Amino acid sequence: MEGVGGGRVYPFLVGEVKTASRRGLVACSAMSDAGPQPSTPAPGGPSFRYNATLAGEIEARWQDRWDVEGTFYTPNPTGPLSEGFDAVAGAKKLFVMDMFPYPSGAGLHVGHPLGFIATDVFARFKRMTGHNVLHTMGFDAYGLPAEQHAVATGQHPRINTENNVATYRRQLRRLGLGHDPRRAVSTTDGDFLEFTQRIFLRIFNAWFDPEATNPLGGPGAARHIDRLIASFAEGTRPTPDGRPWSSLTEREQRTLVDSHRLVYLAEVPVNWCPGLGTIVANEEVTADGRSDRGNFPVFKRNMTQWLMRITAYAERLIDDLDLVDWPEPVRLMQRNWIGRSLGARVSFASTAGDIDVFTTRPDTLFGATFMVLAPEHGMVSALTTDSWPTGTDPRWTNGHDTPASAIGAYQSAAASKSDVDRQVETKTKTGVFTGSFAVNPVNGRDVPIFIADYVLTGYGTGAIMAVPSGDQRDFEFARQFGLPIQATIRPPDAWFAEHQSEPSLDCATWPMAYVGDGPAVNGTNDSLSLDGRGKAEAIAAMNAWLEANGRGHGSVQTKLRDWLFSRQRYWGEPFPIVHDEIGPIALPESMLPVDLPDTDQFAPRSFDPEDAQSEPERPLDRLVDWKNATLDLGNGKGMCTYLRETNVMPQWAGSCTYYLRYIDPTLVEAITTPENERYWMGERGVDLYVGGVEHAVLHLLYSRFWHKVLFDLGIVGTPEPFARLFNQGYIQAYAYTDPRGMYVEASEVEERNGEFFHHGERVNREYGKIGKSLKNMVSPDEICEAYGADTLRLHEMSMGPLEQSKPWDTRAVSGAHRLLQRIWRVVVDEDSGTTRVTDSSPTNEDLVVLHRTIHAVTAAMDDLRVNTPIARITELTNHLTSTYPNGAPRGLAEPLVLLVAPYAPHLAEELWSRLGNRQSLIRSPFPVANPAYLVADTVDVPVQVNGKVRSVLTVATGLDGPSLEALARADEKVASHLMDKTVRKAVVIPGKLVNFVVS
RNA sequence: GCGGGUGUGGCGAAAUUGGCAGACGCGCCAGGUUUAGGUCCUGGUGUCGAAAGACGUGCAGGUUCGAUUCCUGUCACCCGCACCA
Repeated sequence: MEGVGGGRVYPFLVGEVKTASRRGLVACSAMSDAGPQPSTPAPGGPSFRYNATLAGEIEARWQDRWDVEGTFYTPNPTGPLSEGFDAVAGAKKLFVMDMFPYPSGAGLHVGHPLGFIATDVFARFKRMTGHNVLHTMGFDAYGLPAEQHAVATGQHPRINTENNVATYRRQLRRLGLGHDPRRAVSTTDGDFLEFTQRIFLRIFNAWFDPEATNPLGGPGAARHIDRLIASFAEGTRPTPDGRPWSSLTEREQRTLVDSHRLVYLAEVPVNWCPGLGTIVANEEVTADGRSDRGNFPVFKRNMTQWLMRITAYAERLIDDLDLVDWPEPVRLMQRNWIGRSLGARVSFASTAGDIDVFTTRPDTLFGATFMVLAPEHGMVSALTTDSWPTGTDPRWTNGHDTPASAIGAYQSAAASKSDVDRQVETKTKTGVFTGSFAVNPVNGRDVPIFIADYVLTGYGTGAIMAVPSGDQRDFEFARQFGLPIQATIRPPDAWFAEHQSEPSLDCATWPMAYVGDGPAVNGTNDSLSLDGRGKAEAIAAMNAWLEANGRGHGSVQTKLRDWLFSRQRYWGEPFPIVHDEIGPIALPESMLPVDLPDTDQFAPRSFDPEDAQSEPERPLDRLVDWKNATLDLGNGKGMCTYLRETNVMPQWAGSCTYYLRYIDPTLVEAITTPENERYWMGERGVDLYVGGVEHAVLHLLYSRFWHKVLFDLGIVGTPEPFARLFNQGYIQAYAYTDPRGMYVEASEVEERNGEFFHHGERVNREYGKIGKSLKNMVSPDEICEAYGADTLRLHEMSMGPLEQSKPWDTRAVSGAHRLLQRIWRVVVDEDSGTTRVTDSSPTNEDLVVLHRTIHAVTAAMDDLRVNTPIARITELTNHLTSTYPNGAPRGLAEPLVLLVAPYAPHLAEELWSRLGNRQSLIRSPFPVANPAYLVADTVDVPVQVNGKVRSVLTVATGLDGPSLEALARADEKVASHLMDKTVRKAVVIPGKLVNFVVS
């Protein structure tokens, strides 16, 4: 596709470059500097034409009025925001949300508001159809860019953030979005911080009890940690070593309890970058294992981090996807991310103890001829022998004299490799022998134990049983290292034929591993025989055997890992946690919020870039007075000295439950007011959540997880936070690179004969996201300046289906502007400025057009098909302006104004007021289509001969088939095509079509 | 490699879901208004063809009276994940 070639391109126009001295040149490079030209009329033009100046004046006036009158204040059932609720108590509630933005320093570009405008159009339509609509906008204002800006400039991130938020608020207000400003929260607000920390504490003070029944009736639920402690104290739950709870030391008790919490400390593999002093994400690590920023080495190593036990909810996070109305691709992505697979755990005995593996194919255990551990696996050092066993294959040693040296070298090589590098698919597998063997439990054979980086520490147990005949990676590894390959399944002859080889059970002749189904072979020991059985049956039999012999059991494995929740940064929510000499202690909620302490040193401490063993020092570590806190935690110990937790929360924390904050933005000392929460969340949660698909997994999974914990704890009443999700597409734009590959300012590029030039230099055109980095930024401000916010809104909605990505083209905006000009002229005489609607009655034809438009607009709204209604409104407008060039009947003008109101609210308010209405039209009833006008008297029926349209008949609606066929045969054009031919079949669908099949 | 998505005029797109392909808009062309350019208004505009007509929804097949729509294969592009056992 991408057939945008050869054409004209935003933001330049094709054609010769005219002199810049003339005014209003659009087709010239002058617009590059000035942006789109305002549609200001030349002196002498109509004084009351709808143009940028008039639109700007109207928009500012109505925005002020909406603010003053609190037009978009949405009442709660109870509490401080409940004024006016009685008036809407009978209405249906509707909670419409956008994914709130991170306020970046660059401000909004025209792509950002696409979803915001769509939800606003939807919300306004719903208000006009009698709903009590909650719609507002918040800011996800903690985050790395603000911190990096602070590091670079020395300016506190709060200042930078507040400036950015102010810019966003101004830009969003200019768009006329109908948000309740009282609810427009920022995650960095003191109250919001307290809210986030309070939820954290509830999660911290909870554990997942697999025995409990959750509110949906299923197994497993979060419970307050006190109930765990009580069950230990009562003896209903045994301690790990069986001693009574009361005889455990405080340290033992706390360690035991902490190990059950939903938030816990653990050693996890991370990308440690000493040069930056922080842990970096995979995507921040370059292919050669260095940091994106600064180009420092990055080391993979284990480090103690805070984790959230999201894996406890894996089953429910998959199952409850059935409860939500979400795009299927997103649900699929979540299922794949969680990655539930059925299989078995199997224990292999070794000199260092049992090695547990997870396998999805326990039926192939007889073919497990070696084992592979991830290089980081905890048992590697215990398995590494002092010397190579006699007769060790030289390929297994990597040329080292001792296993220790070979293993050490391999481990450090793997650690210095980035994940990206490690995951590059290569033909040659690498690995090294540990010197140890394990026992295959099912046949008693000794199998050598290797380490190799194709086994990942993060999935399963970090160790695998290798079945080279049934797994391609194991197969390649076995070939590489000369390991035995034994068939466990007889592949069908067709498989051999497909790979040009002879059927055989001797795997030496196999071209590759066989991963399909088939009868088991070589699968017999003293107490088990799988031979001849199919996959499912063999798995069941093997799982039963493992269980009976204490060597394993059937098991479910997920790819999902627990959520790494700590960041070694400054600009984030501090943990409401302190530490004593034993471990972490939660602060009581009465001590919230724990404010972020002030400092002017925002960067974490950096280290010698090569010092892999250095430990991170966080910005908050430096604030010694803050870190050392003497507090009375109310636990009976009185004033004690503690160390505050100095990690901060990840940016996701603030976005997990912000919808609850929208509901009760002023609430303190509680998470929700139950009556408000039940009202707005209803049975199924937020009614509509609109945002980009880039959040399909992480944000939406974390948010669902927190919500489910709160659900189990009785704080919220719905199992899922978001009933309906809609992914809007991206608006993209062209970008240009010079011969060195550097981006050049897109607004300075000219097109000549299909080629592109920047200051005379030939440049290359690319297509991508709008933004500073591609130097193709277009801000909504400049479009508002040139045309007005209503035009921008209308244009963005008309660009195409909301869910589709599409390119920005500033020139195309004028179409929306012209439509608004025509709508304006329907009501207002642009010379005199007077209202010019008439009291004459609309004709029947007028009403047919009107009511079809109403029907089309109404029918499209619920599905957020926001683009096609504009085409129908355009048709109605064009009908009115051509039929009534001097003013349309009021009975047509008024509904037209109401129809366009969700899209162009300022213009609609202005016209509505000029039509004599005192009240804002925000809650005026949306026009309702009269079915009588939707059915026409006559209908056009195409007549085909052999599937080709030869004529179109206009016939009475409801004309029966035989009459229709007779009319069609009688039609001159049709008859000429039927001449000399035999009609073999006539397909007649009354009201639709006639098709004659002839030969 | 796996998973998901998208391919329709010069461009953004529409097609009531199997029934007139290209609504509506941008751009372009012509005309009008205007001192002039722009704005604004009117008309035209899928391709080939003088016309009749033929062709046309990435490509190749199939099902059907009839396919942008359903099926099979294939190509291109985009997004996500990736040695996941």
